[in-house]
Amino acid sequence: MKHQIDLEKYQEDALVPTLQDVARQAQVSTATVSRALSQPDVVSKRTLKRVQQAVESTGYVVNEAARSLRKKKSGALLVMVPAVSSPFFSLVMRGLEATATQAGYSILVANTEDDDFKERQLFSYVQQNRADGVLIRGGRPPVQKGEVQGRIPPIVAVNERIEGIAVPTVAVNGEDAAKEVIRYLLGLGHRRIGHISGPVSRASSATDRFRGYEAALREAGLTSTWNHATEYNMESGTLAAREWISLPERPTAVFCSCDEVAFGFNSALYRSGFRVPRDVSVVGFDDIPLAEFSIPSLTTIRQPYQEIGVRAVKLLLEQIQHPNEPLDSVFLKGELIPRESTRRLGE
Amino acid sequence: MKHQIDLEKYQEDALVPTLQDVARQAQVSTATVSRALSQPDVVSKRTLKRVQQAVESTGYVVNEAARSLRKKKSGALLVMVPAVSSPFFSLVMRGLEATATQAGYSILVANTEDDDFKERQLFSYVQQNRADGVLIRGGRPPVQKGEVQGRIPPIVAVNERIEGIAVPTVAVNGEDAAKEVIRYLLGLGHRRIGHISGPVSRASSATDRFRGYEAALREAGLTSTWNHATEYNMESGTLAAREWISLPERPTAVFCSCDEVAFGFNSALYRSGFRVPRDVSVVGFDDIPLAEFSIPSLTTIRQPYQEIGVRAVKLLLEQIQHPNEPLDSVFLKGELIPRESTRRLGE
DNA sequence: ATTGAAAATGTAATGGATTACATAAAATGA
DNA sequence: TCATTTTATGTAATCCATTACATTTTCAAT
Repeated sequence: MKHQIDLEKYQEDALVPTLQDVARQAQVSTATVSRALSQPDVVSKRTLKRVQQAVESTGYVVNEAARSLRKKKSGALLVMVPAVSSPFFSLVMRGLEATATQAGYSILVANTEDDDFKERQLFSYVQQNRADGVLIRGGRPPVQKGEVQGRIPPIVAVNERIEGIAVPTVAVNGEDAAKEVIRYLLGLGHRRIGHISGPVSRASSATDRFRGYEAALREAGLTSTWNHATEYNMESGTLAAREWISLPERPTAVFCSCDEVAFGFNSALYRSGFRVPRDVSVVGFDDIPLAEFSIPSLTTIRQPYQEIGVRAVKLLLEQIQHPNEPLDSVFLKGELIPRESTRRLGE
Repeated sequence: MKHQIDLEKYQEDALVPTLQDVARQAQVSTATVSRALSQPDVVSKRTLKRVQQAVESTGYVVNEAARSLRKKKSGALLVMVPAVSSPFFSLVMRGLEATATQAGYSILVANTEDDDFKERQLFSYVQQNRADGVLIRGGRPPVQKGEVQGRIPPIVAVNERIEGIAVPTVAVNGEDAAKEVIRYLLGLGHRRIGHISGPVSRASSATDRFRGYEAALREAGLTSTWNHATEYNMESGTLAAREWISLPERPTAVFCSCDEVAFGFNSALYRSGFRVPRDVSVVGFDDIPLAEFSIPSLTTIRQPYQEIGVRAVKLLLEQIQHPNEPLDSVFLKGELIPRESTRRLGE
């Protein structure tokens, strides 16, 4: 019934009620209506009630475009990711979305496709007053190169640090986590430990993990047996597997830069007749939900993705509210989750 | 250097250049500037050049809020998903994002958390002039119940049909795909075929797949051996596995409602000493990237996720441009990808 | 050179909410 | 009761781009 009416309205290009309409209905000024809605406490109870009734009866909802224009705030945050379909990042998104929504902000998503040009373009979202701040994953924001025209928007880097410019970051401490992995493998008796690293030249996370790997080995008086640098995906894992197979002295344990690489690695080994952890212990990074359900289940570092999202948004909102106070980065702790893909050497 | 300047500007709350500034600089009216930017062909080459130079020198970018207000178009599309972190949907997102961006639209993301209330709230995005249309996954939009106040926005349903209201849908034909799966299993000699279905009561995709499963069996003169209804996630797969194990006459093949369920199922079986496909053939649905790299690799239905995203956005944009012309739904074909998790019975 | 049509540009209203400032009403105090 | 705050409300400017309508310029045709 109601639905019917709405549909008709829609078809005749319904005149959406505005503040004016509410004001007329409630017999007060638009200023009063505006205040009644945004600061109810400065309005008398009597008029407040009148306004609320008028809002109700007109079906008024604020026009965000008008509000944005006037307040010079869009009420939106831009999320820039190389690939929205990354399993790990999509988990972080939940935290981002939930926190932003709770704070009354909406989330704009843009894929950078790892493309400098797009990244530059996307920053214009803020200049265009489409977004009040940017959450960026990936280490090459245009500001780094002084290429951004106009004002520099509030930014928070997620997962990856951004070098060369003071942008607060929210990420797991990858170096510490990597060390933990290596110490764990050492504790299992492994001495020849290899590492399939991520895109070290581009991603700080990959660098950090690599650094932690080397440092922990050094601590134990060892050095890297084998390192293979790749991308964060499964194909990379299979390529690395081929290389591992061809090694004269194969590492007995391999620390992968992320779970997907580990899956690709395991999968390729499996197809060549090798078994994990019988022939090699494998550790991932991220703990995406599948890690627990893969065969074998994957020993990995659990990243608190929800919290990463939450903290990143909070940091960004703080920055938006107080543009000139520099904020500290947040580095969270990753947790080692031992599962089936690793075993004590020789057992 | 430039960076320095920008920073200063920012700190003194830089006055962002407006159309007026460009007009002044180019010594033309704001109308001319506006036209030069949006319809370059109605402006003389001479003034066009002047305007372009002025834009360049002032660093002008359009204020989307002002534009939205005036045009009554936000230039954004809202994506409503139960869970942004769903591996499959995040793949669809790529197509959505790319197509929208190309058409000059941005993407707003909102999690519905499978929550009616939130869904209702989120529709207000359109009323608020934050979004021009909605891409929704999940079958219970408020319009269905006549609960939406105000105008009904352009909607396209993605992956799930919406019953009871004429909303164009973009999805794979789940019934056909399910039939293909069953025929394939029959062709491998299986006769006792079970199905782990999705949330049949809520998701049309689950219903369709279930229907196709039953229909194909009926075609072959068989009936369902075992059906277990669950959610689209891995935990559900493990629960189903327990049940499968306890069956007196276990199906020799199980068609899972999605890849994640299949992974959960396989994983639980593995831990109980069963082997896939030795003890049971397993088929998934979706073909998320991991399906190829799991152990065993998963026979599944490949959904053209990229295309789903592309088509959905195109359909939505058409709807936005021609609000009164009803559009047909698009049903794409899923493709069976045979892999290691299925085998000929008795081989 | 003159007229009419076409092309280019300008003027000013418009979209809808917010807010500085002004005024009115109510509350407080002497 | 009158003066003085305090509280509540109103007036009107403002945010910035778009566009209907008006005006001017250009050009072709006679």
